[in-house]
Amino acid sequence: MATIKDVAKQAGVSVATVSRVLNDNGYVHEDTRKLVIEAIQQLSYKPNEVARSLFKKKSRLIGLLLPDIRNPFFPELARGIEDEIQEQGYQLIIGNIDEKYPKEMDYIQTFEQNNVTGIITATNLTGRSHYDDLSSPVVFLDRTFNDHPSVFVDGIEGGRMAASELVKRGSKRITILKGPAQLQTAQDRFNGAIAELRSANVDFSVIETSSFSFSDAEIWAEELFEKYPDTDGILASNDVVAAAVMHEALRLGKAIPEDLQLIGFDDIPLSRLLFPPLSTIRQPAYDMGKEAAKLLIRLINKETHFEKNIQMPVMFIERQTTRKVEENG
Amino acid sequence: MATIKDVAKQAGVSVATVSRVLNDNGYVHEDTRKLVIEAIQQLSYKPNEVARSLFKKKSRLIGLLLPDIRNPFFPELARGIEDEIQEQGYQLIIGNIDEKYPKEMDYIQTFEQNNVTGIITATNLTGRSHYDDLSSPVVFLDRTFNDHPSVFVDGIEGGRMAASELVKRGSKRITILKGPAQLQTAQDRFNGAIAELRSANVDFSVIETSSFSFSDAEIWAEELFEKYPDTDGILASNDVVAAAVMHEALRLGKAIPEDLQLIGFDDIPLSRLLFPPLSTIRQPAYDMGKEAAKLLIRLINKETHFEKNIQMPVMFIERQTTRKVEENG
DNA sequence: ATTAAATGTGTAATCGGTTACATGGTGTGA
DNA sequence: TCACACCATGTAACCGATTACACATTTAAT
Repeated sequence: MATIKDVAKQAGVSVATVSRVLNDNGYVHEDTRKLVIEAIQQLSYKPNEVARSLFKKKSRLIGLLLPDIRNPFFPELARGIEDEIQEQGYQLIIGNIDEKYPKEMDYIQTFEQNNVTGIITATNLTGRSHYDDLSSPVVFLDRTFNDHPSVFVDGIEGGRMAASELVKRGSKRITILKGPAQLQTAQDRFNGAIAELRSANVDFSVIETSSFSFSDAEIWAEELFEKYPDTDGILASNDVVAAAVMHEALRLGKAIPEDLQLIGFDDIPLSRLLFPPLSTIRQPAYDMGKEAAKLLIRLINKETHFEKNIQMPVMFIERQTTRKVEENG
Repeated sequence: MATIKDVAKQAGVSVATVSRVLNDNGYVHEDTRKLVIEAIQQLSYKPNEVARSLFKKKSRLIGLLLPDIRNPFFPELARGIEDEIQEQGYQLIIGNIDEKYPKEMDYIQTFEQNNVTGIITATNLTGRSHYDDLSSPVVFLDRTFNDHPSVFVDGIEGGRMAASELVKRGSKRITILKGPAQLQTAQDRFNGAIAELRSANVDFSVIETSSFSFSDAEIWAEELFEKYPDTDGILASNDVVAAAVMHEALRLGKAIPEDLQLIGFDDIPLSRLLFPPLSTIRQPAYDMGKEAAKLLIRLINKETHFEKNIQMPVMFIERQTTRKVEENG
């Protein structure tokens, strides 16, 4: 790999001049600039980002922490972030926590040690505060944490909406899968849902779950139908769990949506492809990623006067695990 | 952030001694070591990986290139890699190509500029050779490229196996979804399948596809049933495509597996959760990731005498989109 | 014509580590 | 007692960039 010295020698100038050309900084004579650019091309020189980062104490890297890359919701977030930051010349490092939260600390440390310019995290457990004394800006995505910058949806409203749609379509004995207790977002959905059900005076039961993972979801699904075989409406904590529940329901011979209605949460790509296609509360994951990235870049650039807590809309996506509202309205 | 100098001052020694403690190198008196370790803890000092990497020309980062993180097969690979390399103290940087292959070059450059210690790639298009003059070792995963180190499955055998299972279970008019032409793996599956069908003297048609993405998959699915409405057996290029096909088939009221059998490829986590659960040819993604990581680490450590091209087994996973073999045997 | 401001370029310090080399003390065998 | 290996530690060069500062040369303003 050619270094800046090689380029300087080749162009017959000093390294400072090469650096000026590279960074479009200070004064460089047009003729000199041409010489340098030619030398750069001849040697196909690429600046060493490590050296650059050492001096500047900033890299072009942005760190992203995800709870579980196997849950399709999170890659979708990542894609939004990626598209946004690449336009600005940044690069994404993804750290997968795998729902093992001690890993979170390790990744944060690695990010810091590698001078990341900013961090976007979708992993913070409620009540933890190891993000407080970081030198780089942090954006919380799909999470909120004190008054830190964040991009999120209104989970309470989402839960309420799901419950309301289910009730509107005639479910009488609803079962809620309550997501992991440590996750504020999951609790918000849950609280929104039960508030709605109580005010509508509808009977409901609750199944507690402790993760969003594919492999665990099947267990909750089985438990659900053992405990509440006559449930006629289910609010799943997310689409992955909903897929597992639907699978189990069909296996047991239940008719969806006639005997049993089901609403998920997230609207991951596969939800459309399930059969019947899953009705769900959509979180605009890709756009949330984009917004988080924009927010982070503003923080990095030390801009002022912009909204630091961005709430994105949830939306009921009516597919075929819920009945038509006219039928029962 | 405390630096090595701060630690040295605190402990009353030189930076060289601190470095020796840090790296467990050279001679350090036991008493001195204790002093240094104490200073490190007091200042909660973490070495700056950037500075380290600049001097050593090696970081603790390993780069991973994926064609599309939204396809659940790839996160699964990533998880396998991650688990393996983290034990060795490495960190994963994921670059998502999003099936936009010029991005591949950009990421490779970023990886090089950041001194990654090694690269694992699942993205290489056939015939490209921009991996030849890299300074870091490269492992091809789910791909092969000349005689470069690689971890892959026998796609030809996989295609053959899928076709054979379908025929064995009585499909007579088979349609094959042929994956992207540039992807050797997809072509291998295709070639294996048609070889098997020809030798079994079974009639088949082909639908050409150009990506593995969720959003495109639905289009191929529609096209398939328009062109070949009476097909009774489908070989999908992967599980995502299979999910889309199944969805469309059920929408059209076809009975699966009675009227139509379907076999996917990959065995992604969701395949089990589809209804009916998808029969598929399993690629052991997690283990492939692990093997690729092990292979890369061997290359990094310049070990010798180990297998550089690792072929992993494919396996037919019989679920419920195929009939029982006894019924038709 | 005189001087200040603007332009162009190079030298060297710096970022935070690692390590080659120098130096000095201690232990051991001849 | 001498020589030499071993131990312990420090000084300084180095990795490859950026940039403060110095200096020289133009250009513009008075």
